[in-house]
Amino acid sequence: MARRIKVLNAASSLFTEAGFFDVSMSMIAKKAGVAKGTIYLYFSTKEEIFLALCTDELGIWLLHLESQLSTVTGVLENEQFIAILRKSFEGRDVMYRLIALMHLVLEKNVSLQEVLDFKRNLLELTVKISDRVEIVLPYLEKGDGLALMTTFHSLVVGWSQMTETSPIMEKVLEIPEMAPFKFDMQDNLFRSFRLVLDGAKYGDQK
Amino acid sequence: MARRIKVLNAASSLFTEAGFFDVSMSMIAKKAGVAKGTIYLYFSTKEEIFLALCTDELGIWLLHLESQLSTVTGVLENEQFIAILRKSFEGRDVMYRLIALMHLVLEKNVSLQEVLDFKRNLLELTVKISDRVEIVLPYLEKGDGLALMTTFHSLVVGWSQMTETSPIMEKVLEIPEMAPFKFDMQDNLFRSFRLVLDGAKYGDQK
Amino acid sequence: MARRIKVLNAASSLFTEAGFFDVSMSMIAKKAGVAKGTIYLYFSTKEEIFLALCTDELGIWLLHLESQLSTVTGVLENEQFIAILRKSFEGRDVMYRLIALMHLVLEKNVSLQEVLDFKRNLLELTVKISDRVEIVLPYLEKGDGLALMTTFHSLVVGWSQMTETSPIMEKVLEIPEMAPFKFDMQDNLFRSFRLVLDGAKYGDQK
Amino acid sequence: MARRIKVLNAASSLFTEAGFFDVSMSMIAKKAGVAKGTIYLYFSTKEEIFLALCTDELGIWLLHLESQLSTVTGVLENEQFIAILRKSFEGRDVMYRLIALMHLVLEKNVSLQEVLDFKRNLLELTVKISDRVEIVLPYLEKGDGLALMTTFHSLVVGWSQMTETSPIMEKVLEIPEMAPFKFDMQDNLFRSFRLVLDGAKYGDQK
DNA sequence: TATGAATGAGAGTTCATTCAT
DNA sequence: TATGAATGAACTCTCATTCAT
Repeated sequence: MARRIKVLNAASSLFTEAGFFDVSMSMIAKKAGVAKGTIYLYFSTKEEIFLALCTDELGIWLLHLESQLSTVTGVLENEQFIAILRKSFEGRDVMYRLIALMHLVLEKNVSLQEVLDFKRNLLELTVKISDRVEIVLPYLEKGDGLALMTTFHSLVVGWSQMTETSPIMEKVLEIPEMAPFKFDMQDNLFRSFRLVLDGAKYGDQK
Repeated sequence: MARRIKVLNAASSLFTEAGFFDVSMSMIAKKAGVAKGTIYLYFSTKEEIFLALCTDELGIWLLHLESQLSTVTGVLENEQFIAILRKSFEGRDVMYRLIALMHLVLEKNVSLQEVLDFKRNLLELTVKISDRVEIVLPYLEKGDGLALMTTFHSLVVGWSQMTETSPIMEKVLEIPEMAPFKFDMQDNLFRSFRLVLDGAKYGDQK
Repeated sequence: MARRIKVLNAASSLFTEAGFFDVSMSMIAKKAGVAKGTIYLYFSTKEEIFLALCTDELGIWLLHLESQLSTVTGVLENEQFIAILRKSFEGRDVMYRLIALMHLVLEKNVSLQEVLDFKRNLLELTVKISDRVEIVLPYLEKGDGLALMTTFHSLVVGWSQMTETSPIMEKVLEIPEMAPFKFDMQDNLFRSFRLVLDGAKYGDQK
Repeated sequence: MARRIKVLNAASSLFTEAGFFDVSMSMIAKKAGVAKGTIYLYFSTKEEIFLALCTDELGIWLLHLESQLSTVTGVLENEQFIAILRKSFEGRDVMYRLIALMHLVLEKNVSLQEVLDFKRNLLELTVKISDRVEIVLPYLEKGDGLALMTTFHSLVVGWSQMTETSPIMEKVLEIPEMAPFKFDMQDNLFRSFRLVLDGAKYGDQK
């Protein structure tokens, strides 16, 4: 397997398990089975590895979602739309974790060019999806699609952070008293999506 | 001014400007105008400082919100409820930034006891608010209040991350092409709140 | 109890348990039940506390030994002399530990005057004893008494170091293979004393 | 020269001059002409450096001594044995200083495994020597060789501590009154050895 | 006399990144 | 292309000592 891929795979599993700041280049190199210096042939900083992973994961997800929406003829009920969304999220645990960290990483030790490339790519994909969304959800007006997708994005960020677990949090959540903090990512995320969609459809907001 | 307060104030402005991981104890000491060792008389880790700030900021906000809701007689329209929320958020920029980092910090270098105390405090305040919310928004069923508050929390986390700025991001956002990423925290947050509320009120979800 | 004594007692037990470098002024203050600053009213450095303890412990021991030797009429067999020595060492565990550390401490952060006072005191006591020793051990020539006492001193230093235990060493010594390193302080010390005395008495050294 | 050797040489001269506790990793790095981080590529703690030095110095000495004893045919007078010992000690000033500190260092911040390896190595060498000693000194009974070597060891520890000098001690010893404390390491050490040997040979101890 | 909050230099250690091989 | 030894700045945290009260 190409070394670049090895590095990305190693980084992916480490970031997912241990976050961004607690993963060192040494760990990535070791897990990838390459030398530390080798990583720098493909990526110039740790942040760049992270962004590459985000680009991959988000790209794959958005492409998948778009392809699903593209097969739709006619319009969708909110329920149906959510079902498609839910399907597209299946098995995307890595993406959740990366998104939870993404905004923090984007602000440190990245060049303007890198951020720009990353954002441009993301924007392009999102716009495409948003256009499809505006078609299948007819109650949306022009431009509402992008706002909706962005709101969804913020919900993913929010819920993925709130449901991130660590050894210490797992212990805390075992205490009966803390049960109200035991959130299930998927349940909450899609319930929120649904509320937002219903709000957009039936709400009296101008 | 008491040293402890000086330290908290310094930490507050530094965390707000530069995040958690890029702020060092030395920086806090310098900004607070105290010796590095002095900080350790009051807080045993950087995380402890952060949690103390969160406890303060969230406490003040939730108490304020509750006191506002307590004056309500009868029930509220969603619009009115949002107005109260919006008011309670005014001038709470520090809280936004802290919340955006909170879940990441909670997972590193904190003792179970610290997390527990923090969460217990937060839970207590949240439950009180949720009860009031269920009263003033009559379409909510028993238990929906807490779920709603948690959804709001995840929106705050998500939007505060997405709108966090840094020198590099500010430059990126100056580029016309990037305009769609220029989110205003307040606008988006309250629009999302409103959608969720309207979804809860009018939605056909069971 | 006078504060000075409280401090010395606390320091004595801490140094005995944990050595010199791992004991902090805070620990001494806490154990003594006084404020940190109070210690500095009586001793100007940590080393001074240590030296005061050494002076006390060595003084008491040497005085006791001398008083025992003073009661002797006539001369002693080596066996008898050792018996008196052994008796004088009983219950002097604190002295062992302090002696093991003494020479290291004497070289750091002590003023010339302090060392001088300490040594002068020690010399005076040792000379007195040595004189008695030369009387009760008739095979000693003039001056051999002091040389003998000094040799004894070096044996006490050596054996007390070699038999000092710590949590890690205790674990090591539990391993059967390490049995040859399981020295008993008293046994070895007095066997060495005896060899030296017999060597001095019967040896063919000029 | 290999970095590891550079570090060991630097550490050796610093420990010899200034003891263990007053030598910092920064000092070692500076003296060795390498970066601080480089040291950690070869040694994971300061204690590990120290133990590596001890292992080297003691190993070389004991091997040398053993090789000398191995050339002996027949038995030795105490005088002859001491002469061989004296020769083996020549130029081993570093070893003296390290031994003086060894037991203190062995008790802090070392893993069980490290201590074990160190002791095992030392034991093996000592046992070999002890066997030879029992051959060349015919008045020794089975097992006395090891006891003798251990007594020698304690004398080395004791005398090396008592003759350790520091700037302050050198000043003290210049004062005429302090002349009785002006010990010469070699003189005293070998006189003590001789007394012990003579005691073992001629003594009436059972 | 007694306090203990405050100090600040310096400790050991880590790790992203470089570069000679 | 691949390596990994080397770097050194930066980190968190400690503690003997001071001094205003």
